[in-house]
Amino acid sequence: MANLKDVARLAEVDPSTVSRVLRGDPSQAVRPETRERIVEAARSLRYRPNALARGLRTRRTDTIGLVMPDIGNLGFAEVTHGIQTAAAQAGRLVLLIEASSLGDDGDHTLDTEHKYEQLIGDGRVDGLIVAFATLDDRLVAHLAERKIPLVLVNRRTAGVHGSVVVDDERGSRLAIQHLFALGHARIGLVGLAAETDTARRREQGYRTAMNQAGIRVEPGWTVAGPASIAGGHAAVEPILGQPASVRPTALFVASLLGAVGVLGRLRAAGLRVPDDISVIAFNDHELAEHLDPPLTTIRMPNLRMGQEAVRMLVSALDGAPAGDVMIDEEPHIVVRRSTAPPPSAG
Amino acid sequence: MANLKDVARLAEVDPSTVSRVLRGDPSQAVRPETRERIVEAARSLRYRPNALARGLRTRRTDTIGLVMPDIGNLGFAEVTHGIQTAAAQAGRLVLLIEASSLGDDGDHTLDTEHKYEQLIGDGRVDGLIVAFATLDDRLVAHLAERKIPLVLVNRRTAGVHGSVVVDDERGSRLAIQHLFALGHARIGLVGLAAETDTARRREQGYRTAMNQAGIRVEPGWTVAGPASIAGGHAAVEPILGQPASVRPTALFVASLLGAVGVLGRLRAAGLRVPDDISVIAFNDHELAEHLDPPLTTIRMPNLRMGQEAVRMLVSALDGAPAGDVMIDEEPHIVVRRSTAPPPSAG
DNA sequence: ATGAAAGCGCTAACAC
DNA sequence: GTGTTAGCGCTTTCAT
Repeated sequence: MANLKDVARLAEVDPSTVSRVLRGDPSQAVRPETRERIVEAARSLRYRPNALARGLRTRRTDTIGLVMPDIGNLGFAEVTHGIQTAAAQAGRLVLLIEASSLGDDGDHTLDTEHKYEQLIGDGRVDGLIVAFATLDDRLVAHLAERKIPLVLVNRRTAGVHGSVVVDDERGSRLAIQHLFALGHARIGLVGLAAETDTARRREQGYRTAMNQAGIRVEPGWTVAGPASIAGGHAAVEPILGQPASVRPTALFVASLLGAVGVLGRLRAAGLRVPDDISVIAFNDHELAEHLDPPLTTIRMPNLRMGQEAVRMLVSALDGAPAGDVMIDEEPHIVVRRSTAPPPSAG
Repeated sequence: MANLKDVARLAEVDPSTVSRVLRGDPSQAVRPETRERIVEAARSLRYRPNALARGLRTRRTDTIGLVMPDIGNLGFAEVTHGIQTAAAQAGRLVLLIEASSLGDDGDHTLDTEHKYEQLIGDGRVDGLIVAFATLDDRLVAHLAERKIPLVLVNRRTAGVHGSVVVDDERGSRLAIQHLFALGHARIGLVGLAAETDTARRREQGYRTAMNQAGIRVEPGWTVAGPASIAGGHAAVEPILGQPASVRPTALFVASLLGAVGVLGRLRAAGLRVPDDISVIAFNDHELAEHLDPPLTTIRMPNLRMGQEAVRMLVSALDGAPAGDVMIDEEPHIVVRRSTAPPPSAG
């Protein structure tokens, strides 16, 4: 691999001149003829600046750390893709950090907080994008205190600035309003079990919509579980125990994967969706079309959320003050076949 | 951030001694007392070696580049997860390179091959794991020529050593044998459109099983399409045109996502699965359970494939000759509800 | 308009 | 058993 010195020798100039030319350094002018000789030499040697040496010198790696609980989770695909493309566009590379892999590396002398500090302390990344409710609030706060450039995606944490969320509350209201329009009044919520701001905002949207319609939310109507198939499966259980006359006629599930589990559990209980009970999910995916039955969903601007996270982190690295952004692109309902008028209305 | 010099000063020793102690350098013995002073100093300063400086010096980054067409694709989740966990265990970080992001970064002066060389030429990664049929064969061969440490996942390429695959042929045979056991004889194949070794091996398993059963594969029985919902949807089209008396009574789809598309298209055509036609897919996922109908699949050891890829790359970096491995863990059939005896047998 | 020189933080060969 | 030294490849003052 050719280095700067090789190029300089071939072009018969000083390495520093090569550096200036190749970086397009604006401060110093360079004779066109010299420039051309340098560019040609670099090309013929297939020269590529060594990222490590450059990073060591400039203290920038042009690399973003992406912390996620689980790549491969349906719900994250779109956001990840947005982050990836925006990072590429901004000339940044993405270092993948599956959060779970931090937990069990056998190094018990270091606590979890310390591990995240390592990531950035090693100097491999310029900043972190922390997606979804991976870290608990105290940990996030800790990172923020240490001035680690940080953008939270799909969540907020008290006292930490630099976050991107979608309008969860609005998305939830949209779901409930769809159910109202179909004639439902006893609407249940399968919420997110996590103690996060996002979980609260989705629940809040549900409660606001119900209140505005003058409907009192009965305690038995709301349950919660992890955003996974198994989570939805288990969470909906208490609702099945209730007599059909008081039990919700429709369920709003705060996660797509959770809704898949809910659908499965309802089917196992012999309930037909949507004839006996309607189901609508927060977040959309192409596969929702192919579930049994095809699932009505709320489509959120998740791609934009991912892109915006990168934009924010990059500008934070350039010294801009970190903001808290809500992507205000309108959520859309995708009506499929899991929602219908309540049985009593038939 | 404390550096080596800071630690040395505090421990009142030379930086090189600190380096030796902290790396656990076996060549040189160190007095226990000194060692303790150093370790204590490092701990109290929260010292972390700078990865860039170390990498510049040692010419190793302990980072693996993961090249994929599309994170977030269901079919890749398990493999990605295997790679991620194995990498973490081996003390390696993973740099994510979505293959598509290389295509459109506006830098048209460089051809695609050149871009991959850059990745490694920059010195950011020690080697590459290239997963799925992203790059065409010439490009892969080109990378291999340049001696870039490389492991191919889920594909092979003539002349390139260093690959991990599962036993696609065996998996395919298992699928066909399941259909035989149900009484099917006219079995169709919805293959992979890609010109890859993997596509051929899956088809080969199908043909071998058919031959062994003494069944001649009619030309109209085999179609192919991309491994996506839309791909499966479109690919199955020609089969729908055939009269029920000659058309396959069962379809083996060589990808999970493709099978979802096939299921959708069959339903749209008014065909009931499995009553009118059976469908079985290569590769499994939790969600297959929740499709309409629940999809019978062949479960391959994809997690192992991902882990093995890391193991191979790491040992290749240590100078071991690159091998071509087939994970020989037995594939399993997951019988759900998309397969049943053929209509004529009823 | 270009060159000289120092140094980012670390490791490794060698000296004592 | 520990210190000295050189240098990985680059950027960035400061000279000229």
